[in-house]
Amino acid sequence: MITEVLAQALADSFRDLHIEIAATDVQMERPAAREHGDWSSNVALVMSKRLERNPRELATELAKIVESQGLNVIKEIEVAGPGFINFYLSPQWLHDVLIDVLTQGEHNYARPTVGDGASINLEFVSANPTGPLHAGGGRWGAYGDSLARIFRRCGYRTFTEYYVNDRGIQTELFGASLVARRDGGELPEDGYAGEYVAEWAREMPDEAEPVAWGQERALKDVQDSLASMNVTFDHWASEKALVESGAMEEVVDLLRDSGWVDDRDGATWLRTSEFGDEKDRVLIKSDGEPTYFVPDIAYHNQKFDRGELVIDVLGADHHGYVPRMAAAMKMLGHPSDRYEAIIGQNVTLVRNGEEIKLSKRTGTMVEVSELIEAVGPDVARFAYLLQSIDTRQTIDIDVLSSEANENPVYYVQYAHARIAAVSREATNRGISRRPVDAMDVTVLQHERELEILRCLSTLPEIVEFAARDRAPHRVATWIRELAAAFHGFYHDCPVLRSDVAAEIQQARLWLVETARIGFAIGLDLLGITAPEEM
RNA sequence: GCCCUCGUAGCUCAGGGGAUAGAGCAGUGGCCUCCGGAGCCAUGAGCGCAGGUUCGAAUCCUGCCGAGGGCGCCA
Repeated sequence: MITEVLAQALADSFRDLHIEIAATDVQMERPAAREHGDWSSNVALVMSKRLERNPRELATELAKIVESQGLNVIKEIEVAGPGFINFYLSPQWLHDVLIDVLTQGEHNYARPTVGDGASINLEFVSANPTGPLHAGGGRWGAYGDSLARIFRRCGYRTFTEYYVNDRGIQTELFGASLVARRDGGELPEDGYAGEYVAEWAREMPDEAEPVAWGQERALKDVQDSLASMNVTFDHWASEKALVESGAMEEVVDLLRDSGWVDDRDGATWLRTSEFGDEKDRVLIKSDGEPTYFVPDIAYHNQKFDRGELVIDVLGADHHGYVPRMAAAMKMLGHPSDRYEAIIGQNVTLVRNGEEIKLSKRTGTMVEVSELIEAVGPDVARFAYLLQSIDTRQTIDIDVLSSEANENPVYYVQYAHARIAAVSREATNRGISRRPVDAMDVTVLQHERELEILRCLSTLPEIVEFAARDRAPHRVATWIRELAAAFHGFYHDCPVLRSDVAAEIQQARLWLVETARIGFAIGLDLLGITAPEEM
């Protein structure tokens, strides 16, 4: 990596000043403005205080020494602003990027090793099987699935799960609601009122056991919806199976052994407040029934068998639940850095310019399946993934549908389709790529050509940061930049036109191939298709 | 009242303590003589407010204002 070369050069020049500094402590950054060079270091600013030196003077001295080292990638060094050292490089470093991308290929380029085989258990969506998945739930699906792809690319062994709450009060209420709709009876208090309940009730066979049938019907619906947006799971964990296995009793015993369980007021409590929770939580109610918290603890405890790091993706409406679960995990002996909850902000659904409040009473909702039907999985996923999980998202199904053609995902996919079109046209014209080592990369000097390589050079760190920050939207943002770079290139730099010199044509064909690799990697991480034509 | 997240261009959003804060959409004006115009180029406008830390703050800290969410022996 070029940054390592430059950082080392700076570290070496410190040595000339009899100051020891590790190359890894020298920060290299891309200047925001192109006029400030290809790479820049703030090391003089950072060190000036410790050395009690004027930062500009220090920078000037360092620059002079680096210059005398005579690295041939460096075209020019300048000291700018308060003491930045700016490097202007020959395009050679970008030519190296091209070779890197081609030799490593789609499979190996931008495959950071930070995961190093560590395992992650990632749970997301886990909506109750009491109805179709609403469009808000789609956000967790897109996010979790993409995050899993990013983790895997970074070398984490990743296991994804959906926790199915297929027992308990909610499923019973749902079953009762189905019966009420079928028989024309009154809906139970807090029952499910959505239109789908009546629809499904008509489907329900007379001999079916309503609770089990309803729960299966809903789960099937959720699974189909997620599959239609290309979201799959390694494991659908059944709460019912968990409870029937005796896991609740086991985990309560474990907690009792840990000494954090109290019996008071006729109930059984877990002293979670001693681990940062606001208050203690009831495990077993005074009527003898366990709260929902118990199977949840048992489930989370078991997930540690399927991953060293257990991550939950939760909606903001569940964030208050995190401290108690974190407390329980600590009590069960799982170190606090092994359990992580990612809190995503909720989705606001809008239709006809009006916010749709999810309501059990009125039963209004926008279903994921409806969204996918209207705009397709790629538009939906890109819309979900373009935005940071920390910000509230508004999904306006009308806007998404009507503006589908201007959707940013097409901008990206169109670039990929153009690449495929170049290949097809090359075949038509009888033009083929000669071996990489027969190519003269140095003919790539056009700013549009270099911009593609500059963009590709950032992909490895983009992937790594996306994993570290649990932020798939970084990949989405990046791939738009690559698309912009490619469209610009495509506009200004003909590849197959007859007036293009043979060696330039060869180099551009290979450049197009690197862009294809970039799109393939990025789109795969987002779980979006890479079309050959549109 | 306490806790969590967020407040950036007319709208939807990016922005790992760095220099002149960027995209898309919407607006305006340009660009099809051979690879796909779902494209390219140009153009206007912005960090909620007030302090603090720092050589340097949209970014970190505090307070205020605003938005959403959470504070059950519900799930």
